Amino acid sequence: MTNKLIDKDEDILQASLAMKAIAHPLRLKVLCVLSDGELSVQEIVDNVGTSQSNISQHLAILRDKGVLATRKDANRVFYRIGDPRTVKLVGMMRDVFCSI
Amino acid sequence: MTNKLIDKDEDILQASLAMKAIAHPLRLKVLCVLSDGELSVQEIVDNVGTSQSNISQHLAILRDKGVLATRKDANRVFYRIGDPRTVKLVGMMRDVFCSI
DNA sequence: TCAGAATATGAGCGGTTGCTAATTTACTGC
DNA sequence: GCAGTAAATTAGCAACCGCTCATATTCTGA
Repeated sequence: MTNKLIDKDEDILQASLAMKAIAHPLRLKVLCVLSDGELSVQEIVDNVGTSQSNISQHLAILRDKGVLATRKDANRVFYRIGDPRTVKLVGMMRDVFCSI
Repeated sequence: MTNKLIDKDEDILQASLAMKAIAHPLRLKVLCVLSDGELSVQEIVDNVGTSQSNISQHLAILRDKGVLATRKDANRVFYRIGDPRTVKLVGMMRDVFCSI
């Protein structure tokens, strides 16, 4: 009568892939600055603090994995957190790992 | 009056490092099989299903990061989850990402 | 249609990760 | 001590990551 936290290998893989996507300082910071609401790429660059190219590549990773969703307005692209589970998870990360 | 999920860069780095440690299918599975209680290396190998060497290396990663603790008995080494926050986090992963 | 702004993409590279295979260390019982 | 078991370590290598720099794409306003 084992009672493992996660039983199915498939679920374990799914969970580890999801964690991997956000287990990077810049990507996690992107999620944090987006927790207020959507921002344009340039605003994310300003908030997070690295090159536009670098941010764009990290955004692509998060977008391709379904973590972020986008909206286009004129010649800007706005990103937002697209998966409510991610918001929940980052919140839990804060509760578990952050001082306050 | 921004209200980011995590504010301090230091906390973001800390959280991303913690996630990175467990964001690997084999390491996450190790944590899952250890959620019942401690197991010897050989028992972990049998449960997780890869080579002894491979498991040993993953155990070293988790041990060095303080996720796992060890106890020696005769010529065996028993591993257990050493950080209660990790149990909590894996439980949350299950709630967020697993079907049941 | 043209200059310019915003974003995305691609090449290239140094560093890291994850595995296997072989060896080494540590401990046991006889 | 010696044979045997359990675990850790090492080397080596293919694959992947994360960054920078340069370029391409997409859209805008005049």
